[in-house]
Amino acid sequence: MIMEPKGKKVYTIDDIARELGVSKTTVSRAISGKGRIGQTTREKVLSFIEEHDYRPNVMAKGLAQRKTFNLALLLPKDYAVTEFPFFKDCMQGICEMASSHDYDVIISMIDGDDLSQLQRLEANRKVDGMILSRAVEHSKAQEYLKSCKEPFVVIGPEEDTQIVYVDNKNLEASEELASIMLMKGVQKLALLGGNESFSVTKSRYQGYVQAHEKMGRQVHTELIFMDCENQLKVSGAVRQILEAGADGILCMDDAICTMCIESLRELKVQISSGIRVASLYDSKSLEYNNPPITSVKFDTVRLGKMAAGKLLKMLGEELQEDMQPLNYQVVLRESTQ
Amino acid sequence: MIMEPKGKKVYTIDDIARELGVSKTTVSRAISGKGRIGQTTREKVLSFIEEHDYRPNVMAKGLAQRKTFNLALLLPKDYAVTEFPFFKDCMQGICEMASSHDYDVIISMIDGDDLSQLQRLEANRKVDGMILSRAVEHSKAQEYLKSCKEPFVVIGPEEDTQIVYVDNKNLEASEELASIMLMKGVQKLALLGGNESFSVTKSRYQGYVQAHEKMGRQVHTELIFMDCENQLKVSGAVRQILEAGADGILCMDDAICTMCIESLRELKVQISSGIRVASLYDSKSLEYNNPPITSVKFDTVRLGKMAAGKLLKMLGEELQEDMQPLNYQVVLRESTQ
DNA sequence: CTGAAAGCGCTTACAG
DNA sequence: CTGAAAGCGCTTACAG
Repeated sequence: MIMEPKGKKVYTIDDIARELGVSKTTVSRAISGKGRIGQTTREKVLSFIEEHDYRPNVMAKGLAQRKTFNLALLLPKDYAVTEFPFFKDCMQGICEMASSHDYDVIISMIDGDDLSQLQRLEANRKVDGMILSRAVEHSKAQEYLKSCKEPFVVIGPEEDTQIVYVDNKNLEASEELASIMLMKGVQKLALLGGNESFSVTKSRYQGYVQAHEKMGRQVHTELIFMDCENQLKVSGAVRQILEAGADGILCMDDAICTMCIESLRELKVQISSGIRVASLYDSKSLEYNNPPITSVKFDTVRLGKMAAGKLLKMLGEELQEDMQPLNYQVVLRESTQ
Repeated sequence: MIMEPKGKKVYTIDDIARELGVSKTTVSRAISGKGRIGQTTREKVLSFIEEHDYRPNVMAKGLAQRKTFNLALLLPKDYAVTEFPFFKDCMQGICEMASSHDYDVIISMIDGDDLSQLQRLEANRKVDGMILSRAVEHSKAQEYLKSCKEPFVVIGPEEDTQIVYVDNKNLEASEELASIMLMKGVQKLALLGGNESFSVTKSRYQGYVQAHEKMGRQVHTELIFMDCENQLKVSGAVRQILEAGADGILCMDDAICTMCIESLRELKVQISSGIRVASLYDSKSLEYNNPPITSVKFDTVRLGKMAAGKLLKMLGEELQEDMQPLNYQVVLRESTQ
């Protein structure tokens, strides 16, 4: 436990220069490592700093360099409970990457297409770049950031080639999982989809379709239900799915899947023996469900890290770790046997 | 949609002074409202600013005033899925209050008793104060902040009178809900509790006990189960509760309650007719459950606002809205009839 | 290799 | 009521 003695002096670069009998230019150089400086001088400065626990004032440094060493994370104000795990993991990854480069993360909760918070953030110039955490089609926020020439990266798929983005391999994962189900003998595979305005929904939908196409199978459009936002909708969909004689259900995320399981339970349909079920996003509840549900695992913490990493790179930072492409993992469990 | 013309000049206070033929002192005064200044001069400056959309550089202002206009929100890195709604709402309240005073919120995810992130934040001096979002007994983080003389407020109950905190009325709410159940005729009221190291758990536990004491009823210690962190534990507890002949269950939060409902369903025990159930934290799933579950509603967004408000006050800001005490609301639903 | 000086964009005693 | 000047704590050409 580190205790700061009560009246401890907060050193400035001036103090150090004075005490060491050098100029503050020299001190600055010793710290930043930029510019030529003698070995001995550098060590003298560095050891003084170490000993007196000097930490440069980041705000002052920022003013001089016209930087803030802050990133903004833009969170949708209205995100649903079911999206928490995703945002939380993203946030963690972003924070880790940022702080390993001595950046901090400012959060801003933005409300749909209301740009006021964004404008405030932009006007205050307290961040060097921003991360938009939910890709939405035709997003006003994105337009705005572009028009401000603010460096930013989007989390989610992005068609605009001028925009930097990171994304889980949603399409591929969806296609793979759907293919597996079809190969395992599912004849009529239903789809329970999420909010249609989210880009991720589109990707997963496409994966489902492509799996059918590549295997020369017909897509049963009457088995596709989008915007499954509550139990009522899901129950209705499940009922129709069963009536239509489907023998498999692909759920776009764990929340939808949880509701789907609940419906099946009410209707007394056994998972696996009665109908096969899989989810495109893994969570504890699916793993521990009885029977355990087949699903796709994404590494969202790493997704967040990559987002922050790309942004830092745009800001001219050197990344220590070079970034491997993102991947996913299909976890086969009892529900699709 | 506000478009910034591409090569738009970013004005500084110097530019304005020059263009208007006044000193920058005057411009500064017109903006801040501090110091004497002529009506006409002020208006001239203000309208120029308005017209050219000048926004002062917050970093520079901060350096001069030795402030940062940032608050830190300390989030536990390991928080559980079940705590999301709470943290999310807190965060929203904090962000709203902060931004209405032109402060920003920096997040830092801290890992149990590991102080490294906290030390970094402290050393970088990029925040004026901090909000600790989960009260834990004997928290190292709290000790550390105290020793640094960093202004901070804790969300959760706090016995140390030197520490500023905000808290939902957990004890009172718990007592009231337990009392209601007892008054409605519950003879043996079981308790499913959360993580014992969290302060909130302690408060709710006390409420349960006090309800019994004030009504001259005996506390059945064999009906109390703490640390109900997963379905397995809850199912075990519920079985014992039923065997012991309890006719009511008070769940400390909505996640525990959800697991409790699941157990009861498995055991084919009807809620309300078979056993009464209530929860100390409301969420959509409880409201829409069949039967709907009696629970306590807290206004967590406002809790967050109050936390930020108290901190801002400590930092010398004038709060626009004066803060009403927090309250809660018992929502009686079918599960306790 | 090292330093004096100007500058980042503000605020704030102090003087008038 | 207004302004010149110093200062916040750094960085960075420029000169030596």
